[in-house]
Amino acid sequence: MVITASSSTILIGEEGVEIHRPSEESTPTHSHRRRWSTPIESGVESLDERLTFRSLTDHDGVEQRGADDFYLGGEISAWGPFGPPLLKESRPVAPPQMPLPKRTEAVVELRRGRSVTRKRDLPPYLTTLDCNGRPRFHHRRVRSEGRLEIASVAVSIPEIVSVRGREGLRIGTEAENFSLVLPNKLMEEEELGKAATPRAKKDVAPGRVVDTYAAQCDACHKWRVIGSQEEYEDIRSRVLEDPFTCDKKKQVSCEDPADLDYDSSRTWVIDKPGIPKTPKGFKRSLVLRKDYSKMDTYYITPAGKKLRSRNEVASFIETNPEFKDAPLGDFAFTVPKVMEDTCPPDAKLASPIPTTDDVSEKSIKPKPFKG
DNA sequence: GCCACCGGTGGC
DNA sequence: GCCACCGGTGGC
Repeated sequence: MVITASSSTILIGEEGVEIHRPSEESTPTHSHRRRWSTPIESGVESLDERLTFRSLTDHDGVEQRGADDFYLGGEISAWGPFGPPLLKESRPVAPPQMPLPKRTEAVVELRRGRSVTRKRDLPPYLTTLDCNGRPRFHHRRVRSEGRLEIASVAVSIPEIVSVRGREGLRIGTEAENFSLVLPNKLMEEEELGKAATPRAKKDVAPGRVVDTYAAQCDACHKWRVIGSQEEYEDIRSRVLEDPFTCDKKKQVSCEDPADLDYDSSRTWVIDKPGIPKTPKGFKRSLVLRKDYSKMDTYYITPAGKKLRSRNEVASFIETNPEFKDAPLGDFAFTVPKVMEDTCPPDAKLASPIPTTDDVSEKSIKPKPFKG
């Protein structure tokens, strides 16, 4: 589970080759096991050597990053919630204030003066989604001096916890068809421009709350990001009788690339199907323990009080009769299963099973005894 | 003093 | 063995 891995980058080079630059100093955890998904999932060949990176500004010139800052993982677009401008402009928007990285400059220079003509249609629109379901980068359908341009989006990597239904079934099987993701505290704060606000004592540590909700399509098994916890809970509560499919998302079909892949770039937790929707006025909160051993479920009352068990809920309702309409049965403290194979290698699980990667990538040191 | 977090356990 | 539940406590 990663909170932020702000310095990891992916750069699309001259030949459309993906260059990974894993951070040395990234915050906890997945760094060496993170498997980045390529931002160009199917169109890389068709983009071929005309693919060039450009660094672009957002509309307000607020956030600017060089091409080297481009990386995936799902936070907010440098263009704000609606992504970069597309198709409307004949040339990239304002030049970047930050100097382009040397490598990119060289690429741009190389292209200049080369006359390239090609009648072929522009490649299909490329994008991947952040955990809000918004595009993380865009392929601009702009040809400039023979180049097609990719608008890069710098994002940080919030912790993403996914939840799916159908307990006990494995990814890729017919019935294992649903997982979910939500924006985490950190992201919400940044979106609201309050990142500098110190976290209130009561707040759960960012990065250990559910960040992204996703559901797996019953037909094609691709994972679809679900935009809100409420929507997720709605799907989850009915998934047994009404399986989730891609077409339940607006303007999405099984033909579209998956929003998310099940891999260790995020910590996944698997929810049980059929858990009732959270009663109105309450919020259901899942918190991952630091050692990744399990999650804890809380219901948060409208006044912000945390309820830790059904008994606490019962006594709360008893002393607050205005909530007597909330059925006790709709409070479920069932916790999702933490998928160990998606936990960071250094997570202190009760019985860690080192993977081959772990062994090959770092030497094994004897564990110091505690206390 | 409060509360986020964790550990332990009883019941299934 | 799992998990719902809750007591304890360390840090703020």
